[in-house]
Amino acid sequence: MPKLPPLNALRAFEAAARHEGFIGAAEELHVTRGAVSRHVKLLEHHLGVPLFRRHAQGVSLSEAGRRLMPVLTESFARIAAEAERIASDALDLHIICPPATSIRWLLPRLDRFRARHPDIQVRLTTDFHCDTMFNGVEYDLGFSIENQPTRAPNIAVQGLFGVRMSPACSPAYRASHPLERPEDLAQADLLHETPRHGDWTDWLATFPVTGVDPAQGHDFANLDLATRAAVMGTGVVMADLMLCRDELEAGTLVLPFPEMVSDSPLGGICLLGMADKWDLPKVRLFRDWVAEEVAG
Amino acid sequence: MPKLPPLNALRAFEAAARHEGFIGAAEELHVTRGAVSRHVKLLEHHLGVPLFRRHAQGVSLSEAGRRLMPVLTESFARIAAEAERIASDALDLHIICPPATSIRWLLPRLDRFRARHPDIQVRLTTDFHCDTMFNGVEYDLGFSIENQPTRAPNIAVQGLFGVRMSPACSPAYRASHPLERPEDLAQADLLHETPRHGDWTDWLATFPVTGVDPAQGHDFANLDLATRAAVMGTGVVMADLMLCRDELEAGTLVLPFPEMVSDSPLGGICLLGMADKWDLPKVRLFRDWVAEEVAG
DNA sequence: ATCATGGATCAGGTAATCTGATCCAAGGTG
DNA sequence: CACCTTGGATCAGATTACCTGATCCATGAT
Repeated sequence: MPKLPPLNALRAFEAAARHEGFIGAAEELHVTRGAVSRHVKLLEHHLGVPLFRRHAQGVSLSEAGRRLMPVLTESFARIAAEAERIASDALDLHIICPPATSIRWLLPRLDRFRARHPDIQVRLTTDFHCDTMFNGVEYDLGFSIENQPTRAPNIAVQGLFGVRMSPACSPAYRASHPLERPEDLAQADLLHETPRHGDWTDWLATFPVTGVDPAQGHDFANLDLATRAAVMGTGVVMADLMLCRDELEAGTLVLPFPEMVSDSPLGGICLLGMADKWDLPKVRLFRDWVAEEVAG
Repeated sequence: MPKLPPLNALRAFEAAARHEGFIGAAEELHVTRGAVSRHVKLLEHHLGVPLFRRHAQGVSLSEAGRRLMPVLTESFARIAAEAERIASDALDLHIICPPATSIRWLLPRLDRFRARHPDIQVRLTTDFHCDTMFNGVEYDLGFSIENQPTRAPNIAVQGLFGVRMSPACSPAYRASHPLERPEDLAQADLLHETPRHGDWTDWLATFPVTGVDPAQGHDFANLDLATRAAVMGTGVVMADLMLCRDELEAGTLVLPFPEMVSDSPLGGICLLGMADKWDLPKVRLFRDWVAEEVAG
């Protein structure tokens, strides 16, 4: 097995060869010329050959130096490039988040994370992934719901907050439609976050109301659109109280039956991530930050 | 310009990755496991990613480690191989030497050099090169004669000993042939080191002897063969006193005219070498040794 | 339950490395 | 031709990085 010469001496020599002088190398390495001179001499002594011809002004590569330099330059460049890529990947945080959670919770807060960790590049993909399996290769972290049946092995989970649902509509809609009693929902326009109508079905399972057909009403592509339709007075949405906090505080959405709040049977919002990425610095920083945002 | 991570840490990581454990790496690098552990951690901190997954027993490469390792292994191997080649070339001493000087002077002494510098591999080529130009690329040093007209630029010269010539023959030849006076050489069988007959011509220029034809006699390929023919009683050789010292001391060769010794007009034996190899350690060691042998 | 394995960690000592001043040789300049 | 500039060599002393060796800890095997 061939023995490797002193690596720091090799680096000093490579820099000196590239700069065609010790002073340039010294500047690049942030050391004095004496240090470079010493490194080069050490390497020459190790190899038993002069690597430079010394002139009055500067140096020039010897035969041996001319053979050694390109190997070093290329090798160091490859190592540096790969290290660079790994290090930058370490600061590239890919997150996937469902639309409503993304628009209504994550995006308004994300600037605070970016301000705290300006070196971490957050790449947010706003899309569903709950019904499909979480792609732990492509994404470092994913927002999801806890009781997801299909879940790959080696997935770590961090719970964030529960999902509490209750019907909500605009004040104008309540004024123009009878919503005194839950049974009045039978005549209301139900707004669905998906064509599955699971939101209303689940809520009606907790609060059985006779005469209400969970299949009735309008379908939207996601909860955010359904909620915005509700704000516009289109009907009654099964609102996520956490995600609609702004509208509820501003009064653009109201709860006709504020006591009838159900916990989603799918469980709360959580973070998913592959186990072997779970403790990467960038992942841990994001998880800690999210936990802080949830708590604060 | 990408910055290079700490090189010693890279080496420690590479060894640990190859051995799939810190203990093996520690043995290879002749350090303790703590040192390896420290290096790996330093590198992980530098890159911002774990390179190993730590288990109860041993470690395994993480995604980032799996990407980094092959680059390092390959680069280090290439560097080590090139360094190895350069270092071994530094101990590979190619010498060319004319036959007589080789057989009669250098070879009997060369073992002393090899004993003193057992790491230096001496590659001796015994062949003429005086009439052609000395090949300073192929050979680190060449034995030659000083007054060589064709000589490449940047060739350094180190004089060794003068060449002193006088006719010599075996005692039997002298007993059976009249060699009382120089003029008796006209009837003797002259032995020539080359078909050029320069040896006898030069000597006759110093000591003009009437009646002697320098073209007469037998030709040999080199001075050694001509000398050995003289020992066998074939005739009279123009002997190099330094190269025939053994025969003269043993009495197998005698000088009929011991006062008639000429200095060769071609000058003495010398060492040639390209100027930029002249001070290579292996070259300097050989030159110093030769000078010592000449003096001692 | 106990031991063996393999890594993490820490304080302390040592050796490698760097600094900064000085010296030197050669080429450029007026 | 004296002078200055450039670029490397060298040295003593300071500093830093590195290694050691002991201890600790988690886990899997006996």
